[in-house]
Amino acid sequence: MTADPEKPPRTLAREARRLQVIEATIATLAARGHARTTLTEVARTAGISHGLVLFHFDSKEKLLAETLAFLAEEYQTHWQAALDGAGEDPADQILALIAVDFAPALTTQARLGAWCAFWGEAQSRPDYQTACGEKDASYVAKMETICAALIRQRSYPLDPVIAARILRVVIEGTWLDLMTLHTPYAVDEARRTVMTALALCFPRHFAQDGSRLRA
Amino acid sequence: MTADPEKPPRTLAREARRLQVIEATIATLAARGHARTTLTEVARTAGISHGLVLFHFDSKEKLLAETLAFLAEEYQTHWQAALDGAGEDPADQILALIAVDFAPALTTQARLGAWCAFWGEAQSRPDYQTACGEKDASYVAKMETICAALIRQRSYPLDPVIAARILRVVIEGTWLDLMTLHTPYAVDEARRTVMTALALCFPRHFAQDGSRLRA
DNA sequence: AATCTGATTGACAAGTCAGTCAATGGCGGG
DNA sequence: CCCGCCATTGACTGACTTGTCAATCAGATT
Repeated sequence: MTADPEKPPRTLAREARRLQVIEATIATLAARGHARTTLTEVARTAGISHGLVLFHFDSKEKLLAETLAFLAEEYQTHWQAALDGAGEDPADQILALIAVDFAPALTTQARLGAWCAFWGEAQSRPDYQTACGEKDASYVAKMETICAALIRQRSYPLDPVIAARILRVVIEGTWLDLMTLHTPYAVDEARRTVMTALALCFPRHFAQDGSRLRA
Repeated sequence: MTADPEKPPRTLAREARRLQVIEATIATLAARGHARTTLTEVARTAGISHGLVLFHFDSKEKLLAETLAFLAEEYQTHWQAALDGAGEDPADQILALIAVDFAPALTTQARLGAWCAFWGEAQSRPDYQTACGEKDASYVAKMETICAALIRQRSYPLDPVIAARILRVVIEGTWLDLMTLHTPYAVDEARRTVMTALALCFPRHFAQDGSRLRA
């Protein structure tokens, strides 16, 4: 009789509590922005005292750093898993990557909001840049590899680095639109935008609706 | 003998001082991020007391709001001027718009950094969204009009709204890359990326290096 | 049951920051 | 030359925030 399904126990295992605080931090960042995120607010969201937050994370700095690392790792885990399930065909691989970017589980309002908050601060904080920079680099590298394979397959007159960059910024850009635009469009519009960009880059592989074309 | 070219007078005309404070705010936002921007820091950057900042702007909120409005208006003024000088040809017009986005005067490290800081907070602050949202809307509308004209000219199978969005997010995305990337690429790389996107959207108008193609 | 360990709380200290205000200073108009 | 007005300063306040710490509490072990 260890688990009580209704009420969580007052004391929680170390890792469980840390995870809960990180989730609360993500929610707070999204709701109030980086500038107005306070330990007290995070604690209130998690339903605990603010002393406990510091007990588990030592300082606000470290809490934010760990939250960013958590987000970066979560994202990397997901896209690598998607890639593993996509097989060898680069066309399948890139569709899998894009699918991850619009998977509702990862693309929550809260998670995108937290990303935004970190982005805004990253330019003035080298620690943030290095934190997510390394994981980001492997994503970019993979994207470039896939684009290079597609280009080789059907001889597009295109630089794989540039193509990969275009696709990435279109994905990121539509995310940002969804977060910051005065009157945002639907998620499906965002996906359609990315698919169109994909078709423009690789017209012999994809139609603008994202469907595959045979050789 | 009103103007002393060497030392600015201790007291400054209302508008001149306000402008100076706004510039200092932009610099501070870029250097320290939104979360760590304080009135004292802004005042120090401007070389005045922090009481004077509040004398001119009433509150920190208003200072930031006016700074954002200033940036939005400055940007709008520039792209509209560029458009006025570009003539009737939509191909010229879109090249002019892109040229503005990479004009060194506007695309300062400080200005991009300040934009970043505001972006990061915008998602959790409706006031920021409306502030730049309206000006942004006219930019988007103009972009869509131009894209529609290009599409009509040479019958591309493309949605003008989508095309305009792709071009905009590629521009914004390369900006963000320059600001936040761990190891950023050169501004020229950014321009090349945008030009490639342009050529992919309108291949009968533009080559990938940005040069014009004749009908 | 007694004890031990580690999670948890809440009161507190120290520092910071936005905003206030009375006093000062310089500039232009009379 | 004097006066009034507005810009300017810098000390001050009150609120808030981060971080500390001693006391408490729950659960596991013996």
